[in-house]
Amino acid sequence: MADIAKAVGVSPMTVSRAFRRDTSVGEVTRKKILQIAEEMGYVFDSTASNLRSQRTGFVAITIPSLNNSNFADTVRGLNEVLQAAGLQVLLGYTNYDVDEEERLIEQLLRRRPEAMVVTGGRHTDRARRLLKGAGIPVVETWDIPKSPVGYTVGFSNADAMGRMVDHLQSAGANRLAFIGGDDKGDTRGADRRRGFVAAAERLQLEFRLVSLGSPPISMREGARAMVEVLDARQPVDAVVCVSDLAAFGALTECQRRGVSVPDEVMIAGFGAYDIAEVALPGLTTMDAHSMAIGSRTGELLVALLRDGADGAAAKKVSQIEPTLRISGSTVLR
Amino acid sequence: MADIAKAVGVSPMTVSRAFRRDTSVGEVTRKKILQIAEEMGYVFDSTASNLRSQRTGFVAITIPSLNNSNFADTVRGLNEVLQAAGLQVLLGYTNYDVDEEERLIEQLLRRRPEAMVVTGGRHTDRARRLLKGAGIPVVETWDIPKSPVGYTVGFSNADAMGRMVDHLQSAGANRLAFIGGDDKGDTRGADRRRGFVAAAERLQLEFRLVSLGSPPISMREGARAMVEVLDARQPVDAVVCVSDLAAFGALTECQRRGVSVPDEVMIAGFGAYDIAEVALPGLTTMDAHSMAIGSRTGELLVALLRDGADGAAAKKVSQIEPTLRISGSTVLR
DNA sequence: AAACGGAATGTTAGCGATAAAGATCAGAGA
DNA sequence: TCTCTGATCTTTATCGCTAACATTCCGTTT
Repeated sequence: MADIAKAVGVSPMTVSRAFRRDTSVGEVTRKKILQIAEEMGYVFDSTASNLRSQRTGFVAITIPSLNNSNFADTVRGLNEVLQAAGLQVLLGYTNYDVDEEERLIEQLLRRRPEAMVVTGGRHTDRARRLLKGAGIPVVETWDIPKSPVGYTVGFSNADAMGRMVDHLQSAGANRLAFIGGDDKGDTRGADRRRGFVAAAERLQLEFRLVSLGSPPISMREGARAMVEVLDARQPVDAVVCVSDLAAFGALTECQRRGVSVPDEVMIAGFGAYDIAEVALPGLTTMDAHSMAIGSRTGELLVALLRDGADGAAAKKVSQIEPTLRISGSTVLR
Repeated sequence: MADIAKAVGVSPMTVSRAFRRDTSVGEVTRKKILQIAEEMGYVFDSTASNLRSQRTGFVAITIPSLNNSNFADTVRGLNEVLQAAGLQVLLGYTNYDVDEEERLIEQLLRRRPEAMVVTGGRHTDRARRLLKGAGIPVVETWDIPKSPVGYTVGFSNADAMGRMVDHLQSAGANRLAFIGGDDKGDTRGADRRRGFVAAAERLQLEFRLVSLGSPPISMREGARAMVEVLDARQPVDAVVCVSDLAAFGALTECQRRGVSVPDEVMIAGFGAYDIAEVALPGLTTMDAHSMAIGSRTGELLVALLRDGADGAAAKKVSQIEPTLRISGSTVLR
């Protein structure tokens, strides 16, 4: 900047101002500065700016997996809003592990993000302490935690799954199976299972649970779990899967065996992945509005960072109700 | 740090050293410093460290879309390697647009990343200039550009598609169709189409091209394009799609109409998405080893950043040959 | 006992930007 | 003519850490 200042004949401060939007620099001066800077091949150095201004323009987010298109959609929604507001997303990837999440949160906070987004409402004690002590807005997504750290953008996985069970019962299913991963790290999967069990007991339905290993669960594992369900002595009317990927795997296994869906067994998924719509029959699923979770979070953060915590946007809990998408896989012809 | 130094009774420099691996601090002193720091709720400030040490630990990457699981896999592979080496990925999302890429590259370079990864080999002139002038390792992925900016980790999309056409011919297909997006921003898609045309002409096969709008192309668009193919007067023996998503959409359309795959028409995709394996029949596809592209890039960068450009790892072009995965959709029973 | 060497710690001076406050100046109004 | 005002630009002093060099300390060697 000093070199440019010398070349243009102004002070470094003016050059600094020319590179920002909000500050007062004469139009002519600004143009000249930017032009000479470009000629000199100068690239603005954010690291220094970050330090002095105590603003980084970072928003950190931890998600369980990039592999899962639901979370990828959330990141996409978030990124779109934040990128437009000039903020840069810092992505961390916990692999469905709260200890890894803690490590990641610490690493990310060192970068001095202006806000922090985490997936889910379960964290280690130290992670909670770090988040609370950071003095920045914290948003928990994909969940409605009982004692939130800061803001919340999400929905109750248990309730959503309960609504799915209601639907299946009214569609005529009385004997159910739930296919899900083990719930070591995946709180959302565990919550869905919990919601399933609660609803099945409430409606006095027969049910069983099948576990298919640690998340992220794939189509292949869904197919494998379906083998177990179909081979079991007691038949089931409907299978509820923790995600559409598993559900599609289960559907494939039925087709392979000539088991008709939905006539012999209904299948429901979760997450409204593309595949739910395109499968034959279409998969009944719960659309969690993954991308909306991201963009809503982004909008909340942009408002918070602009107006501070007392702005109109400072609603602590923002619920995004999932939409039940009924399709061929649970509707008798 | 000054506060901690005072509390422990050492100089700030010693505290600084205690927070880094490679430096010499007495074991006892280090433990005490870290413990007191934790008690005081201190979180290391990378922004200052970055400025002074001129090292950020950032590696920036631009990808067309997070929506596409192939690129998401590349990011995942890259992130896994880099995260283990203590580096943080900065993700930017170009939306298949080279102008947006240029803007993004400039923004990202301001953060002073230690290396830059871009997708594809086509960039605006200014983007090339920025990349070359940054003085950091640059890796172009998912392509083998004719005049690379720096390092390359990828494959020839045209050649890979050529091999697919070879396979289809030997499987008995003589009249082909190619389903792809328009090639405004998606160079990879355009290269695949080019490879398709070249191979079809080389083998003297009849062929036609169907375009289904701007990328990213989805299952739905693949289905729509298949309508066009099936409704056309001239029948085709095989349809090659620019990606498995489009291919699966095409397959679904066939099933909807009762057109048998592969007996009446063969379908091939690209990218080895999960769905290719799980579809019925399985989709023949080209596995580009998306994740390996990411992890190979990561390993290259870790080696470069550790040993400098003259290390053994400094191979300029790293080719990752795609694997043809033949499945039921192109094999007559 | 003096000289030496290596590990542990301390001192000084920035990294490259910007917040905050002050200076300059042209044009408006008295 | 003189004061005043707002836009434009300058000066000064950091932001929080660490490179580079200096120093201390203690066990070894001669």
